Amino acid sequence: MTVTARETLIDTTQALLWERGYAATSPRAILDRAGVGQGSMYHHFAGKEALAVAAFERNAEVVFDKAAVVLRGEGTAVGRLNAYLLLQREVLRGCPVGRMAGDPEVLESPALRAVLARTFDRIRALAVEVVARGIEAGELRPDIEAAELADTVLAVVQGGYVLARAAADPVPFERAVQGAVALLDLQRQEI
Amino acid sequence: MTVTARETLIDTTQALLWERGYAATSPRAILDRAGVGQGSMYHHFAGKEALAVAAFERNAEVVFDKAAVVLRGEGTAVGRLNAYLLLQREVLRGCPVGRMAGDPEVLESPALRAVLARTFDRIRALAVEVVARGIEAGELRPDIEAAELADTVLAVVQGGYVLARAAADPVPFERAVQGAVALLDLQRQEI
DNA sequence: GTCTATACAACGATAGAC
DNA sequence: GTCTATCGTTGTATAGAC
Repeated sequence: MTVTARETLIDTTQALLWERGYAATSPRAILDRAGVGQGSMYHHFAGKEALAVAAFERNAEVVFDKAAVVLRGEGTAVGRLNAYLLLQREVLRGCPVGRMAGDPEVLESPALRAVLARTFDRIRALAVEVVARGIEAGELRPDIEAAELADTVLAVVQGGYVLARAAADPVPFERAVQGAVALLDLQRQEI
Repeated sequence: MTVTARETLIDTTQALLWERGYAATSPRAILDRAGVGQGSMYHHFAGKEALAVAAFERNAEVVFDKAAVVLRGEGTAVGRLNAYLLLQREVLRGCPVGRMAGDPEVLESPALRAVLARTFDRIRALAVEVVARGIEAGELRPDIEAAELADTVLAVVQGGYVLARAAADPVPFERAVQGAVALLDLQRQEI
């Protein structure tokens, strides 16, 4: 076979973790969709949790990379934060990383928890850097904590997902993001 | 008995929905904690879902009422939005309403979904009213959409929960809220 | 490495005695 | 109204053939 069963299992689990979260994703569901026998899964992975960790790490890497492209990109601090806020997202599918924070079984699994916490830490670090540089450069008003503004931006995105999924409508997400863009605009000062 | 089994079941389910969400809350867990037999539950409710709807409605009412007190309260628009942002919350327990939006089984249940969507709609309506009045009164800059700013504020709170739970630390929530307060301050204009 | 067959517990729901 | 006993299904994991 061109693609190994191991890879197929991880790919399938990535999709199911995104769609359904961890607790609601059964090995049975993974195997059925992957078209792979149960033995293969337990040959390659210790169990559901180990497979989920491998898949979640890949989902997290994709999310981080997309954030990194815009947050490390060219432009002003506000321009980069806006680019992050306005990234194209499949709003109603939810954030593949953020959605895991609502799953009690994820929080109870040290391995899954670690991926979750680390991913937000890494994105936050990028955002803090953007804000701190913006303040240094005199682009942003110095009367705000870089870490606070960074977390506000991250929270708007994550909360936007929550509001949109609750409403089964992407509009609340878009409004939340547009409101944040408008607020950030006032945070700028003449250079 | 002073308290009926029906009430005990709803109380217990309220707590478990908040702690674990819907999918991860089994009838067995409810009955064990409530100290009630299985027959009582199926006598008073059609099943797990019907009991969860009754319990979720109560949790939602509590959340709405707390928001309504500050959003309908005295003070300026920014003062009321700040009061909402700074409401005392059990951050690591999560929002009893917002946490349900991450549960796939909740989104698949029309009855539970309806409670979820309606609760955010009601809180949003209060926040929009606050912002719209603030703009009318000349307290807030007129160059922002009321609905956008309202959803931004709601999203900061909901996203703050996500960040805090992911980190197992309330600090990201507090930072996100403080950043939002700082941003709102710039939205004010002299009256 | 991959498969099928099976084990055993927990799930949500029902039956029927009291 | 409340209880215990039981049902059928699904969950995760293991056994063992190929």
